[in-house]
Amino acid sequence: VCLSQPCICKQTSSVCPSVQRSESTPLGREGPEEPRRLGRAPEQDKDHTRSVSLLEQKRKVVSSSIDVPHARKSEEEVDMDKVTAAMVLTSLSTSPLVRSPPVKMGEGLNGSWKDGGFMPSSYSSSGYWSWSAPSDHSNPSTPSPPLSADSFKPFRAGSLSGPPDDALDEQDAGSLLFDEPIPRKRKNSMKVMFKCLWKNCGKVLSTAAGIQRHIRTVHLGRNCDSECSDGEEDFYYTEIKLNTDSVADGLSSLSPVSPSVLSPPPSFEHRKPDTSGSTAGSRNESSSSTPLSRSAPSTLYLVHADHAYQATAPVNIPCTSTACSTPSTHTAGFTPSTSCSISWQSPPVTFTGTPASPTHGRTQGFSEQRSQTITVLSSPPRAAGSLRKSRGEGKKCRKVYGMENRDMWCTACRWKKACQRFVD
DNA sequence: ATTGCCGGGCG
DNA sequence: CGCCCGGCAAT
Repeated sequence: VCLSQPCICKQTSSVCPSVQRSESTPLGREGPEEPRRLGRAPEQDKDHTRSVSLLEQKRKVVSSSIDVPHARKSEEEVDMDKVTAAMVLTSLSTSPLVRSPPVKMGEGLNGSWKDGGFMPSSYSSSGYWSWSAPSDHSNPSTPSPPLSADSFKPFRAGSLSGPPDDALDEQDAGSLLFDEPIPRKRKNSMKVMFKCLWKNCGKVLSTAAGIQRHIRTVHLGRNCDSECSDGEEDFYYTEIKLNTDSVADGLSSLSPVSPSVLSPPPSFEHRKPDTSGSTAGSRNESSSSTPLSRSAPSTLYLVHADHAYQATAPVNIPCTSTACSTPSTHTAGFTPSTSCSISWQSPPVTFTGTPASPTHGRTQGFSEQRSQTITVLSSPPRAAGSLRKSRGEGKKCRKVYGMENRDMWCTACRWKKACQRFVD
């Protein structure tokens, strides 16, 4: 349902580019996707044709991590000031995000992530994700699967580029922009919804206007209509996509990437489906960065540990419930439960770790610092080392990578020892 | 039939 | 030790 403010759309679109340009970062092949901001803006369709090339080009060159918050405001009253301010803020908060990963990597292992330098990209491109071969992909019970590709995409896309709208990627984006086989399928079977991020409210509405109103009245306690809002609602809801099919399809591509990228996918959990850059995006800076930054390092660890035959489990914070506790996450205190609540909808692609298993329990494996203490007593040290250890349930290297990619397994697995990468 | 991995063996 | 693998147990 498109809202009516053509003017806004226009305005934003014109503005964004400029911003992006300024912030350009060479991210070669990145962003398979558009950061689709709002679900609307059909009118753009038209000029796309002609502007496509331009955009495309721009996109490629400009990595822009900036997500310009299009003021979703529903009134034509948008103040340029506000918009500008928002953009500035956004860019400020966001940029570090994008930037940091590379840095980290650099110190850890240089060569490996070479190209792109941008984490996310490496990931996807590496195709590591193969969610295990063709065999099964989404086990409903498992937390992992569902939307891999899609959910994933939006996430990083959001941080990469800003303004383009759906219309854009509609057909070409994917294939055109990147050579990688990655995301290919998309759209279609996808439904955009708007989810309220307010603390304990998980309201999901199908229209932006609706959600805004909901937030405005229910949470912000404002009664007036959209006119008097200052757009703050935008920060409390996020756009989510529910897609029906598409599962880890793109991911399964698993092109044998050479050893360089060997570190599998440490944890990946993105709970954040949000696509909208501005909304959650900006303030998410902290939260979103978390996954990124975290993953990077963990990867490194993996590499090392791997060798040592004892890899520390990839830091995976099961979003299930714990994850939320990520310290950094709550920013101004209004951090809606982005992570958790949404997680299920947008399958937190917990590939690697998969450890996020619903069966909790494995949780403690690594996250001592969390608050888990409680549950502990019940099952402490299994009786003296007698039983065979019951057999971990999660997928281990073998299953994940398959026999054919044995070299990607953790050493322990290769030696037929207890897997250390995917510890239960 | 598969998988995870203990127990052992070999260099 | 690092590396493999027979073989058992849990799936």
